[in-house]
Amino acid sequence: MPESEAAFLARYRRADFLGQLTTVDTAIFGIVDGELSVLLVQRQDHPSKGKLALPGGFIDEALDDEITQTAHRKLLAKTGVTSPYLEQVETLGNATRDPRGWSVTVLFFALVDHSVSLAGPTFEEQADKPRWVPVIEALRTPLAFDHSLLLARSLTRLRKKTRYSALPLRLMPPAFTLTELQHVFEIVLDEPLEKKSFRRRIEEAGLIVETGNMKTGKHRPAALFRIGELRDDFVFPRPLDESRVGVAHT
Amino acid sequence: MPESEAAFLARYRRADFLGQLTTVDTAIFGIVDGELSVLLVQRQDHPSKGKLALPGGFIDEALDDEITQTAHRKLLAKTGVTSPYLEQVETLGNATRDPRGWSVTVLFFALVDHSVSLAGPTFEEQADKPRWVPVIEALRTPLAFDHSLLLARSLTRLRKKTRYSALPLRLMPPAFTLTELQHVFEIVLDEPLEKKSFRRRIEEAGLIVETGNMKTGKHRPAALFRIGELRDDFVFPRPLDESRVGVAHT
DNA sequence: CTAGATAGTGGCATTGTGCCACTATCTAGC
DNA sequence: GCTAGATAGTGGCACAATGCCACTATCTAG
Repeated sequence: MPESEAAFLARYRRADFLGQLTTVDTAIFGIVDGELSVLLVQRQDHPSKGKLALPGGFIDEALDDEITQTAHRKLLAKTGVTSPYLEQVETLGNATRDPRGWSVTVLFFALVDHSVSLAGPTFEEQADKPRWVPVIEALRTPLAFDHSLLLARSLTRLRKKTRYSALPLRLMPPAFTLTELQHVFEIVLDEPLEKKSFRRRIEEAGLIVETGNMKTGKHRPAALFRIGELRDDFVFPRPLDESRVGVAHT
Repeated sequence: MPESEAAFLARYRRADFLGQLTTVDTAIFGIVDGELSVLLVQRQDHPSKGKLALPGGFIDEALDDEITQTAHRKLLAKTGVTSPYLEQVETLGNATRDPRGWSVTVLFFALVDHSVSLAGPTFEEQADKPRWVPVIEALRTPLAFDHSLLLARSLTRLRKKTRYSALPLRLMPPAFTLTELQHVFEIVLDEPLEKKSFRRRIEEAGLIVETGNMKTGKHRPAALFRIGELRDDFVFPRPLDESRVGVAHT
């Protein structure tokens, strides 16, 4: 008589089966002083002790019901941000990325409004105090493990989606002008955009709402907007033109 | 004096750290008798014994250098296809998806030319003989674990990419007509496409090459094409129109 | 030779972005 | 008050790729 599933599970001893080391790492992006920046921590322990790394860590089965929760938990601990935009990028697993052996990491990226991050009450107590590093700089710094690759992949994803979605909205503070929003898109893409096209596109999409207030300063006041109803799966009907810089196409 | 990384690794005992059960599952799509179908296996062991499942399994650290290799290995064993199109979809991890405990699965999908699959020499010997199941049917069948969800996610990804890329080309046999190719796109999207627009789009993209041969039959002969140089990151300049069927947009 | 069927094309409409000049409205400084 | 300078915001046409649909082309069957 074949064994039932219940009987199978009763005699199943999990410790008999060694799984891979599985971590969650997150590239947290924000705009700091007009630069696209990423939050990095300095590793306090071996391996890669002392090197800068993307914040991350092991799944805690007691705390995390779901893998995205691991990312949220780590992110809250580092930044104090409770509900950022969080997106899974990809999973890398191989024999060489961690000297301790075959390991798997699930990579996420997060977009936060930098101005409200780092506000977590427990933040100052942390040993591996996170710092914002401009991505240009982070990309040429050798990071811990394969985190340089993870960062590059996250950035690629962010840039690609910025061409056809409104993702960078998640980097904005509660109120902003269209010019400021355009600047953020330009910072992310690292390329200038055309004003009229940009404004038309954003406004016709109905993603943002006028607050009624104006931002005043030395020049003509600008209308302030806030984010309206944002669907994660919103896409523009057409992507922004590829800039053909350095792209061969026979 | 602080410990060196070498010393740390020397005393590091991997078995002291239990990782999550990490599996790789693949939704293998092909066109069978004019229907989009997925290759499923019947589970031979607990848990979910007897249920249909996506082919997959544990990473074998001795065989797999890299996680994609696990997917390739499993796929080869089931179909005999050595170099299919294989794409990572996402990673799901939670406490409930496997009754044995917290588990993680890395989901891939593959596209194969059905006509050359199932040709593997070792295929007939396998106990969990794979079968092609039309996706419509597979979607309403309760699959093992959370594989119904995995299948749905894979299908969503395939359909979305079909709107702006030429992915379904990977489902085609070595030679095919434009009409046949259009049919495959229509089967994937489950919606009719306009002939002229489709042909113009495909031909101007330069993705396929005329073989010089014609497919003859009862009617006017049709030019036969083969796949040319296919870049995985090719995208059309604009996506196909969303069909607004059932889509509310205020 | 014709009907029927599928292959393949011509050509205009539609839509959203690119482009760029132009107008609008503020402050600072005289 | 007036003007220069700067940034905000718009008008309007060009352009490119897809949507649409009618039309032509070429085969087989009988």
